[in-house]
Amino acid sequence: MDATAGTQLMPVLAQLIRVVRQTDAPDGLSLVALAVLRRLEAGGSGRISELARVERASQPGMTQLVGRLERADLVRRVPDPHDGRGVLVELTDGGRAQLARTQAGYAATLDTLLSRLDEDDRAAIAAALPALGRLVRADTPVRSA
Amino acid sequence: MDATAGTQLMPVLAQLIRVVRQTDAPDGLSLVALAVLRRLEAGGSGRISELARVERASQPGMTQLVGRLERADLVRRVPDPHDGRGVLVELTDGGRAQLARTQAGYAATLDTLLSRLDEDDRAAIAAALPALGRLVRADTPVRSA
DNA sequence: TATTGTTATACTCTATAACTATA
DNA sequence: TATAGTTATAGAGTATAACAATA
Repeated sequence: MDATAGTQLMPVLAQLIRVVRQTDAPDGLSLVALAVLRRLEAGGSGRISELARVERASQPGMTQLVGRLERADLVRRVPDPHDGRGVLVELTDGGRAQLARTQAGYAATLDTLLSRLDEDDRAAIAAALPALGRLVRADTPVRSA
Repeated sequence: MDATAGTQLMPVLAQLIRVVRQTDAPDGLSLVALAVLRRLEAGGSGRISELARVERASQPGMTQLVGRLERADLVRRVPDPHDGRGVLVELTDGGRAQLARTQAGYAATLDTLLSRLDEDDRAAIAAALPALGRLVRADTPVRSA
């Protein structure tokens, strides 16, 4: 029955993501960009290589993403005091504000969708949220199949 | 408390999508491509303009996507017998097979993640699946905020 | 004249390969 | 020699604008 759960879950996830992203603010933040900003907000700062690894992006890809975010004044680069090769990426105030706006927009869309469900459905989803959070965090490298 | 639900849900969705997509088969199907194939499997065939509307893509974008899928022998174009301007897009056998493979891969990844949760969490997610399905289908144009 | 679809073009995002600088 | 990051380059994906064909 677990196979059924995974099979059912994927299309729902994909559809929800597309609905939310295309419905709401065209603020130009990709999912990865959003994740990086969220991680910087939670963790204070991060190395390029660490961000690349955690977000499953290539190192050049992360360099480029950080470059775009920096050009938009959402993050800044500071030299790593402990390693002359390294760079620490920090959230700017503008980045923090943008992150809040974007998350609020997405949340509003989801809440609109949720408001169209009946009380039982909303309760079921609310009850599953902690488990879904843990599902995401159960994210050590998956090599299925 | 609904605001909290939406706020909690979005990061989970984004992270899950990225984990699943980057963990598994690099088969080159975008989320939209996957959704189109799934829709064609369910619905038999579809017009370009209809697919574009339903998947919230531009019409040229859908033309291009169908072009890529056609080049990969996953779909074929046939003239609409009732409208000389129209094109019907149909799934090929190869497309059906590819869709099955891709969905199985995603499902396997999700099932691997699910298997790491305890029984209560799995039950909570399973219980929320029907509601999540309806959440997606509650997808008439959302203009939140 | 409106609708369906395509072509032309441009931009974002991300990857691999090659390179520089520091450890 | 290995690691951190960047630059160069290429390809996928998608958008808007302009166009062709049919209704």
